[in-house]
Amino acid sequence: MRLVIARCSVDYAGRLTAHLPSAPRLILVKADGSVSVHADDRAYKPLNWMSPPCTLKEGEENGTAVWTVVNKSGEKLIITMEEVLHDSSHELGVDPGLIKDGVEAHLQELLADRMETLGEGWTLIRREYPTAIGPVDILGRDAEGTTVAIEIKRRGEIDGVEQLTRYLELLNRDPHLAPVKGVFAAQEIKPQARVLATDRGIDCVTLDYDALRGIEDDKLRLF
Amino acid sequence: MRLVIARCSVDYAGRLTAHLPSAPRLILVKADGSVSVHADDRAYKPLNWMSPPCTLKEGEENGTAVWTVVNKSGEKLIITMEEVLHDSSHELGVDPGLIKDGVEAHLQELLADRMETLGEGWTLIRREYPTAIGPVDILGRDAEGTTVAIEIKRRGEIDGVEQLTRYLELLNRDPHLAPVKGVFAAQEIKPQARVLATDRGIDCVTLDYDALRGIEDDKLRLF
DNA sequence: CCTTGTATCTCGCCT
DNA sequence: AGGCGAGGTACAAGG
Repeated sequence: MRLVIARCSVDYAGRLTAHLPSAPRLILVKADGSVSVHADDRAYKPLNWMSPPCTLKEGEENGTAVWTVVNKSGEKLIITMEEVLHDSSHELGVDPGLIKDGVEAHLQELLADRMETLGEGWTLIRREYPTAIGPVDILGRDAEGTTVAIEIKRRGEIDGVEQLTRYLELLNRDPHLAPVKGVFAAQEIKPQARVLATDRGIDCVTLDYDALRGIEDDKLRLF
Repeated sequence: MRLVIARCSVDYAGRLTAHLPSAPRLILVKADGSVSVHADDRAYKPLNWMSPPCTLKEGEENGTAVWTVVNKSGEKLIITMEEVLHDSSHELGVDPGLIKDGVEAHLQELLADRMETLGEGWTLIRREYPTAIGPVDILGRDAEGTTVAIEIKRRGEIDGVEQLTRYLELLNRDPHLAPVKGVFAAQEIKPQARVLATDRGIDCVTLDYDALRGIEDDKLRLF
């Protein structure tokens, strides 16, 4: 990783056109060849950047360093450095990576494994059931054998209800599946989402992540 | 801006729980108090971060530095530094900021100015036409005098079609406007969005930004 | 202070 | 490679 602090101006031409007037900034060159330009605020977002794969060419024009970063699709980032205030390189190696817990994918796994938390006798047909407009999180059956489409969110908002509604409309056109009822499952469901879901005959279920995981742990302990 | 290269492990507890095993990384502390942790790849996204406003407390435990970053809502980022390899600070000042070109707002201006690109005899009623559920990008009339609601996106996806559908439903309740037809205009329209729009009787138009801008330039040249 | 909508969104997964 | 959904989305603008 190379850290450069320099007074620079930056031009980007690619998905849009953007320009940064001259000012002191941090320029970050990473081992994968990516380049980003940071101001002294905002933790997350660089002012400008080029994602890998891309190539960096360090040139010079009238005594000022000019870096040109180009990627596959022809996007271009040009950094003109009027004054370099710091320049250091550091060997970091490959990062072991982030371990996450509590995201939607995990909720889906847990719930698919414990369909009975939704109701006695409920069973799984499959996760990520494919449709023309995208995969349904979980397709299952209730105790009476009625098909159920389940949409899972960490936070249940109106968009999620709209999404499930579209799936239900489509699934109910399939005579092999119809009638299909809907369940909107989330760790937290916003009141507006609950109202809309209820209005459309969709059941709302609040998921207890810790409880689901606890059940899972209990299961593992049996083996 | 403070740059620290250190072998560290990181724990985040907030909207989710995440852990980073010990490895050498860049820790960036910015003037606004924000903190981010970067690995030696990916230009854009830090491995972990805390957005401002937040407070950094530099502590120590058994001779190793432990930084605790907390924000308003109680989210916590804990950085344990086993070995500090570099530590430098730099005064950057306030950044003049990025100047952009070619985003949705610009497309809207251009299209409003050149309604005839949608069809001969099409005219503008107004941009950002206000409704109870938000402003319609462009309200206009076609050659027959039929009211048209136009939703503009840079990239046209399903959400945009849903949005336009809601507007159309509302606008069609107004007897002064009804019937109102819909046009979904974007530089690029995703197939699924196109299918949904077509199914709902909404026309899709692909916008050529450069052509629109070119026309605009031609217009300017006339004055 | 909230909500709403955009983003060079990034990222991962799956077709 | 392209499409699609999720994200600790982040972030700015507007009510």
